[in-house]
Amino acid sequence: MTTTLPAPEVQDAPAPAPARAATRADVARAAGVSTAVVSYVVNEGPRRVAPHTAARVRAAIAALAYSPNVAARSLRKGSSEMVGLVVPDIGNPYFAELARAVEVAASEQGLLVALASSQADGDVERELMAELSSRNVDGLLVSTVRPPEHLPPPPPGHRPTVLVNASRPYPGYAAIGADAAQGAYDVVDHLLGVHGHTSVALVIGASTERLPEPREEGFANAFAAHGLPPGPVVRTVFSRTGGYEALRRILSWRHRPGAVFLSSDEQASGAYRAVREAGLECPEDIALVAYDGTSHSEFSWPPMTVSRQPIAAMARAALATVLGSSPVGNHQEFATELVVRRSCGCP
Amino acid sequence: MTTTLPAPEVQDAPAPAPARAATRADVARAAGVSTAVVSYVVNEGPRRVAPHTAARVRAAIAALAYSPNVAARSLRKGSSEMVGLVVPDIGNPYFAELARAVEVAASEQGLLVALASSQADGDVERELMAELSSRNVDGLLVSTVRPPEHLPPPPPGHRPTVLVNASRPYPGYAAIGADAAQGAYDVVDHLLGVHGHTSVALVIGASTERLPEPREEGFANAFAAHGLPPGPVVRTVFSRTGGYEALRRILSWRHRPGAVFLSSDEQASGAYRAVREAGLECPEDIALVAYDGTSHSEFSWPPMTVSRQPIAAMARAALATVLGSSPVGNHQEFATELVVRRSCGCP
DNA sequence: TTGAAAGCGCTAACAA
DNA sequence: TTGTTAGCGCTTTCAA
Repeated sequence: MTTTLPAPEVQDAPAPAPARAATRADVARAAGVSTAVVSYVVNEGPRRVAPHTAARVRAAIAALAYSPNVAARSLRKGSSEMVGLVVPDIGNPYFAELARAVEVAASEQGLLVALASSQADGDVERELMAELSSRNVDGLLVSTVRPPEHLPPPPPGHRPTVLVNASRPYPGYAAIGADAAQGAYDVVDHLLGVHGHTSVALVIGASTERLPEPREEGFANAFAAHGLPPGPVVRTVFSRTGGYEALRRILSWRHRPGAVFLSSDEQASGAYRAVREAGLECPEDIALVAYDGTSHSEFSWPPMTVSRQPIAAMARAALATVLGSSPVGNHQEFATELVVRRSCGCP
Repeated sequence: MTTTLPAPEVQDAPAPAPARAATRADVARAAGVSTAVVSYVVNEGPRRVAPHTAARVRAAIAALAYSPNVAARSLRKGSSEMVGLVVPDIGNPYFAELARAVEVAASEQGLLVALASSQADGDVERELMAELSSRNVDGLLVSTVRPPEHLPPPPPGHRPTVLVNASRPYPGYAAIGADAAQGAYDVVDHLLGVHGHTSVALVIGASTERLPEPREEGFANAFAAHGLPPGPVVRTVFSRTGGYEALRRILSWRHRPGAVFLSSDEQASGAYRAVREAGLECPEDIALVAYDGTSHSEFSWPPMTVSRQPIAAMARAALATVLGSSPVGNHQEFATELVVRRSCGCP
């Protein structure tokens, strides 16, 4: 301990810092006004305050370093001024970028973001949603790991919820996502059409669902459009390691595909490493393209050709949707953008 | 308004769904007890309740789907069961990993994490700290962008705060960080001692401080230990682009250094790209090493030699410190680990 | 233009 | 073991 405690009973000593924060009553007293006036000044309404009075109040606020107690305001107004965000893993660059976008959009509205990771576990996700809801978040954004058939409709009393990163509709929920089928189609079509590949593998997560994943669908559609049989599909986890293992597998095949479509930036990161480790060059020996297109993909070598999700726009829309309590059961789909860089073979 | 108000005086009509959430008073009425008893049951204390009474209360809670109002509890108790985390940018892989570690540690204690990004702006950071504090977070973890001389002591009433990612003491604050000077020393010493480099450049952020940055200090010390004059220092922003620009600059020098020490993984990511783009190979043409060592560094090619921060351990310690209201003004320093991979020239 | 005061829902000290 | 009640700090209606 290098600091010394102030002597407790000495009244005339320079005032020791008060143990508690200044309240609106302290400010009112210091400014010689009522607490209502302080409120009017702080909130710039709902009543007008004479400029001179307002100045006095502001001076008192500054002098006391007063800052309103959000918990009290939240109780009084019945809103927590907070949105909840549930993602599978904040360490994944896609979700990190999503979190940043949500945070930026939220802070523009004076809202805080409560962040929770489901660890890609549906049960954890459910608990987290209930927990956040009971905290009266003004809105709940969830990137669910559960397929529609495993996501029960929101229980009564749940806060307004919107599913983000949802590439298809979820009955009973508002959902927002990129058009992943089209995104997958675009980037695979580029490989097939522009570069003349005939064999492209897909690396994607394990299928836990009845319906085909949209990226898988777009992948297959691109082949169909070119009159080709669909390429092989490798299922693995959505992680760097997953992408790494998948490529190791693919590179060991007798007939190695000319290109691979990675269904996420994170998998692509692992894939690059496996290719390099095998002493191969991208795109000369094998072309790599991906879905997501976070800033990560721009800094791999060679820079990665991707279908990019409009993360910022989707985050903004998600927030607007959940705060405006839009009709449930609809699905807002955002177009992806084909970003051609070098990993596909383009110069 | 689609709901109809209950007819006020009709006692026997089937109760229409209440327009508002049930409160503790509703539960008390339904169970025929006082609100205090409901509190005791909900919180399992601080007074004992007769089993039979408790059962009645629990039945009423279930029947009314009552869930406590967190804002009210938070106001009353001065605690929100939430910790605040302020980082410069959640999109940076280091902070994403830190956020994940904090979130994991917090959820083990039943705490939620409120996340806020300062955008590397000291004023925003200050506001965010005040905002989070006024929400009665139980603890505040801040990765400050301000040097000690620009970080005023916590104002009265501020919640317990600990600075994370702090590589030196901050007067008036508890601070936790890795021993960056030693980490920098280790990795530069490896370059100098094992690989026989004589010229190593440092890429680091702009210096806004009086004291030398610890990484810069460690960098210089390593040269001194080898009887060498310190290498050149390039100051840029802490971002991928910063690292990219810095390497472009370095590669244009007449006497190109044999190796570069990047002071963060993020800068290293940009650096790799600049090296590749120049048609150079790492480590043959120029060796690259970095500080931070997030999982990112493992998946670059070649895999990056780094001094790795023990992020999970530091996050856990930060939470323990802030919740235990440890003495201020101390500095917990964690050792980094030299992780030798390939970018330094090791096989 | 300003002030007084009634709660928002909850906890816990105090009383019974 | 249970009930009564005084606030926590704030917003806002109502009165002056």
